[in-house]
Amino acid sequence: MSQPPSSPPPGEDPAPPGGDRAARDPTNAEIAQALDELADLYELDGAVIHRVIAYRNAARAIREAPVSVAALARRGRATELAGVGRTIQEKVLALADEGAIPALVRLRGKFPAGLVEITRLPGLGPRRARRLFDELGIDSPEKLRRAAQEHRIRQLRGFGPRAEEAILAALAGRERERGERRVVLDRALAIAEPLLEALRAHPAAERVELAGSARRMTDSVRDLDVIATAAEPLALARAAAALDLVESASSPTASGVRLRTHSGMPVELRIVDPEQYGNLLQHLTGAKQHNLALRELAVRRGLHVSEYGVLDDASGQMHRCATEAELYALLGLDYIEPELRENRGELEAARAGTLPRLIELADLRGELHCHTTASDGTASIEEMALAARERGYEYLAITDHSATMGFGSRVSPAQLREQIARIRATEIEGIRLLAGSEVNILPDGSLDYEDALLGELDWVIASVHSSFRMPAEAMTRRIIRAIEHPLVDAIGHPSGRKIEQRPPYQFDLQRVLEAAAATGTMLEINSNPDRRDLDETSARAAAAAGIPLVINSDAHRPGAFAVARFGIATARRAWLTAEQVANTRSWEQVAALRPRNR
DNA sequence: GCCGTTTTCGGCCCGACTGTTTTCAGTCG
Repeated sequence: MSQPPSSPPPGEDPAPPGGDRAARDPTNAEIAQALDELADLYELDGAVIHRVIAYRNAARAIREAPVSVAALARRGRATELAGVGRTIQEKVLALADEGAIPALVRLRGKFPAGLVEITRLPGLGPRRARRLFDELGIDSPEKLRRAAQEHRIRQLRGFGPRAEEAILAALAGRERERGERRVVLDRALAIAEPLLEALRAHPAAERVELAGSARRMTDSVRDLDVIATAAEPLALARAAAALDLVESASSPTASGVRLRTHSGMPVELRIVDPEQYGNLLQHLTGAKQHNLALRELAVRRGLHVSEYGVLDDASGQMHRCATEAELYALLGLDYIEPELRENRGELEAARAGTLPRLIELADLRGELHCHTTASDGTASIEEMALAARERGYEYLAITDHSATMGFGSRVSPAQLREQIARIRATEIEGIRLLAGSEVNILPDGSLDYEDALLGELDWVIASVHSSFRMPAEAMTRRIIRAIEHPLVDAIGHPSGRKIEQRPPYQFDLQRVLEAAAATGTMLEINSNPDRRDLDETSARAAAAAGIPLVINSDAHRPGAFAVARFGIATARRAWLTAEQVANTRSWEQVAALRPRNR
């Protein structure tokens, strides 16, 4: 998961120039990084594993928190985060006030940095790394390589020739993997969906479904999990291995096969008895943290959950579940949608019966962000309107770029007046066209058109398209100034992130949310699969602050309205209901929500 | 170190695999 927008990546200058905050608090990302490092070092130090896990859980909770955890800790309220207790709150305060956590300083002195790197190698964990350090003085990958080549490792009890081979292979693999990236979800689904279709078409196949992180609709994925039931399992596994899009495969068995597609995507196909389908589907859908918490919850009820079933201590009976709903019900939980399975409170809500009714694609009634040939789109107003109507939308805002956009994309004030006239003159039955603009937010926070011209538009979305690398304080003020402009209806792709490409701009999300909540300015969830911006944690915080969200495609061609599924996925991962998203309403209702009408 | 539908103390997921071992610890997903 990417860093929250309020947390600049380490290594970049985070100090606000002339900042009005005397001492800069550590960002959530910095705190989380320190706690993760502490967990690694405690693990090497031989601490009880549950203590290590506690630090990692706290690091995750802090990384995902929508507000400044340092500020929270100063008020003694960081312990309200699940997984943060008094001890870790004190460590957060030490980091904020003294600039360092004493235990971290001490452990850094005890274990060289290269040792942690060694624990990350596949096949080597903290216990084995520690023995290599204690008994052979190995504290870097380079020393490890030499020791393996000189056959010194096999002298250690518990290590043998195979261990040396594995270490050398792991060191080589580590260099290869540096270029290996996660695949953005739309590309992953473009591989998965034809694969699922091909498997479903096979005569031996009964049910075939996507599991794993792709089913949860995460921003990006590393691999694909597919689960199936089949009349003839071995036949289906063999057929899978023989598909055109498969480059290589393990030897197929009745329980499945591991594949690699020509695009390099690893795919695991698992074939299971129909009676256990729910168990395996749940198990493979994850996330890991969700499954872990689910099993802990089950143990408190005397139940043990595995991919094979639910074992009841009292009766000794193994319950098999054909569906996930049965499995959750057995544990006293409402069914949990895959997008929510991240251990972000969904288990507690499922137990209390308070899970939200998540927004669906069909709830969207209009689209409020698209481009035409007037700026950098590829289609006319009419072509975009027809495509939007085809999707069942009742209204469409045409929002081309503004005057300072790059060559070929800019729309001068005069051109915008012409464009408004064209939009007003275009009548297409069944869909209402709105004259809009995606106006640049200039570095000082002012907008790209005069207010008089903006006032002629039905819908104004303001976005940052330049000077991404401003210091956080300046960027925060820039965005807030745009939010406070009475003619700005929404902020487009508010964090500026590109998934697997670039981090968000540095800005203070909390202050931006406060400003939007105060003015009624809406925030966009941009559905472009490379953006999905706001991200799920920020969008959840925005909705909690009472800010209306808009889910937009930012389509530059008619076919691109289909990316709405990714914006919906992010909204669902943000726990959003249809009510919290403005464009699930009629245009009249959206118009009434605009800041200018408040 | 955290936490509470048996608990403020005593727990804290589950199973498969691997290499090295004659019964299992460590790692992984």
